[in-house]
Amino acid sequence: MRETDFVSGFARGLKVIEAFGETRQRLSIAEAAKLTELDRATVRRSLLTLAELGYADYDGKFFTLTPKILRLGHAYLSATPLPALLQPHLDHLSEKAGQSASASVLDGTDIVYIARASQRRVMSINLTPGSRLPAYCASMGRVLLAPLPESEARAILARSELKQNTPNTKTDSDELIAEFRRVRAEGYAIIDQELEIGLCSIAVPIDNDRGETVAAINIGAPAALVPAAEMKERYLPLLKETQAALRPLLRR
Amino acid sequence: MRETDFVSGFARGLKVIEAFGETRQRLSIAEAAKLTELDRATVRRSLLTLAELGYADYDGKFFTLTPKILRLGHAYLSATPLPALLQPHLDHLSEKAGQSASASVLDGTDIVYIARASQRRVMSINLTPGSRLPAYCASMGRVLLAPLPESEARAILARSELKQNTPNTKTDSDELIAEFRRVRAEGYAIIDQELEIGLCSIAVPIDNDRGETVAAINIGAPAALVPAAEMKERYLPLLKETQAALRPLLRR
DNA sequence: TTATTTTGTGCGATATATGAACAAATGTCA
DNA sequence: TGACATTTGTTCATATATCGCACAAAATAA
Repeated sequence: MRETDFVSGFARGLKVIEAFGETRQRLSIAEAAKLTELDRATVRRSLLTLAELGYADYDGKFFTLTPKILRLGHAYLSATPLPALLQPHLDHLSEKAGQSASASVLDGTDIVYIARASQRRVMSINLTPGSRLPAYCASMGRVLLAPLPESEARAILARSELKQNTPNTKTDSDELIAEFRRVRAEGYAIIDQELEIGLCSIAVPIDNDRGETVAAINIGAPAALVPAAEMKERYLPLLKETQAALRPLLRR
Repeated sequence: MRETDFVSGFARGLKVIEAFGETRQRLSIAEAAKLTELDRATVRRSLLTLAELGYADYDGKFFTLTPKILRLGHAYLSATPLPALLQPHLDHLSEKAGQSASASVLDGTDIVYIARASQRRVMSINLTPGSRLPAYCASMGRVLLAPLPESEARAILARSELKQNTPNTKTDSDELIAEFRRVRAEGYAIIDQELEIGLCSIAVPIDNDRGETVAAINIGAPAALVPAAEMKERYLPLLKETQAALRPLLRR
């Protein structure tokens, strides 16, 4: 791609949108400039553009995103057949298991939820389509990283912030790579409170007919009710069933 | 705002993202140009920028959005306290009612789902945060339109495509305005299969402490199980309970 | 008050959009 | 099949718009 095939004003604007998040619902021009490391004048123009288009509100001091911004992500969710395809199967799975079921894909070092069927809340985190978790310590993340060539998996781990979320969290690259090998061989991943104390989950890959892993699905359960040791016998058959039901639908 | 406070390259890029959707997961440059009514050269630059940043894939012919695009909508969902605040209450509500419960806000002529707790699927449509429905024929839509000044409500209806989705759908502006008046007076809206045959729903507004309606919550149920006439006695008390529980939390 | 931070603006340097021209691919019809 | 017409993608020159700096004004803090 040539230099001039890149619209930097657009790229800068997207960076400004991403500056909003978590504890940053209201951003002043200066704050947004600091977060994005862009010039204040540039950030100001981007924010005013967002406001002019109705993607943001401006009270003269702070900018906040409006729900219109959801149109952008929704363009993906409705444009990609995967979420709509998975949803009914997740509903069914979730009901049979009596636990939350989710589907996600890989984006860099994170997994991104693309569909979810929740039974009551077990996690402290509020997960919705678009939510992100670090791949290295999530059951679906391990399933999505497992099929990658080792060099690529290592590169992703190297870019990941391998944080010790709980005493159980595996943070050693070699250990994780070995775990990926096991996941590849056995076809599932189990997480025992590595992300959050009290939460276990089990995931399997969803492959298309070429055998490429395109997504992962999982079931999460409170460790208090379902010890990690029981996750496999309780939920793996259900997950395999869903996996098998989805296979013929993924012709691509 | 001055002319030069507007970054048109950014605005054009956002328009290109929105061109993706529904049956448009794969767009060629020419298709995207037609949909956005922008110059082919301009669209090409925007799409290549998206690809360069990892928001889109390019196979040399077609562009498709990647899950990274969800970061943009997620910036809103995680930045705005409302979805996270509502979610546990929706879970509770959904469980008590044994039906799906949702929350939405208004964006132009549409309602946008910002949180949802689903029991088994009753609708043919797959609703997730970010999903949109026309406001005029949705229970939450009526609740969100009701508090607006009549002139504003009429303006929105005028911009809406008042489609006869089912034989029950109200499409007459005057009739809808009269219904808004009733909703304002009685504090709830009921939809009896106006969006889709077989689906009833009931909604109430969520106000902040200044009395401004900031969102709506609803319960949807299959008409076969719960006739519209029973929606009120069955679910209105539960909705009012949730509404009351939320009131002190919306200090803003 | 002064000091500090934040926001708004003018301007030259630089980057982008435009529309036409061309090349390549695709489709159409005899 | 081959010749022609269309559509699509790409490139280029130039008119135009944006960027980022420097400074001024305003707001905020000390």
